Amino acid sequence: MLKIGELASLAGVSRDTLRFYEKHGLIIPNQRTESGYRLYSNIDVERISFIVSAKEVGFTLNEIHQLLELEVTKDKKSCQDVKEFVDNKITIVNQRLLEIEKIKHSLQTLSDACCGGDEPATQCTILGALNEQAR
Amino acid sequence: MLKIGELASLAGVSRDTLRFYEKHGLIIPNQRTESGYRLYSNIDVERISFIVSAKEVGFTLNEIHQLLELEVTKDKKSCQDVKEFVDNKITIVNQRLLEIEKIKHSLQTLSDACCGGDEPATQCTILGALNEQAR
DNA sequence: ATAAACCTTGGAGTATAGTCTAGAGTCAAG
DNA sequence: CTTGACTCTAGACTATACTCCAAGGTTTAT
Repeated sequence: MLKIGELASLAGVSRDTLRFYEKHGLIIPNQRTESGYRLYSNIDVERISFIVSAKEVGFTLNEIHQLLELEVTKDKKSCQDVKEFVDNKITIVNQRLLEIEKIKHSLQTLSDACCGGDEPATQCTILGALNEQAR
Repeated sequence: MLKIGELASLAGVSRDTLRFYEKHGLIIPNQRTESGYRLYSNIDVERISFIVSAKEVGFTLNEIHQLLELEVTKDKKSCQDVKEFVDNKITIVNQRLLEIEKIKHSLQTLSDACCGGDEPATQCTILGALNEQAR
């Protein structure tokens, strides 16, 4: 069991952020000490690390909340709902993957190609690099 | 040459957003009509589309601004600076790629595996699916 | 046993990225 | 030649996601 400061430094977020996430339902307070101190478990560590990752790739806290609440019980209705929601997110994620790959390549082009090489000057900006690979 | 409304609907952003980006130096006003209407060129279309993409994968407008301002002239100093900055961004982008792949796989697991299959119930949440692939 | 370091709540403040409104001018179609 | 759709500026407002502060209680190290 971890206290808030311990979880915070473990997860690389601030104590305030953890309390903020709790207030918004992203982490569920498990337990408190007699004096009211929050106590966190390994599950919370996982949740926070998921939240941080998902946020970094562009999901809002609201979307993350929905993702965390998903739970497929094996009856068909819940399955249908979850599948629809999740497949939607997969589409978004795939688009983001393509975009991030494109940006990565153009960054790479920018980093590699323009240092004393004889590439045309058009390649030596991010937009130039982006266009280069579009060809 | 496009008027603001035309560029806006082409790029899928609002007119206000375009003016906002201009105010913050992300797009440079090229030209105005005599009556003061903004006129945009193809270069602006590219810039906006870059901004939108970069934003979607988690860059802030500030970072995007810096990326757009990068321009390697072939002297060594500018090269050094740009390379450092860009390589930094590439590291970040690579981390994001890994994270987004991980999330994608767990979404896929969630979508595929839990609909009437005989997987354990632990796999039927996003965290369960994430852990599954960690093994 | 007392100071430093931690925790609590509630509420105010901040940064980012828009979004909306008002009041006025411009342009194209009927 | 006026109506409707568009544009302009400046400034107020909003949502999201924190971040900080005050005033107080708790724990731990010396």
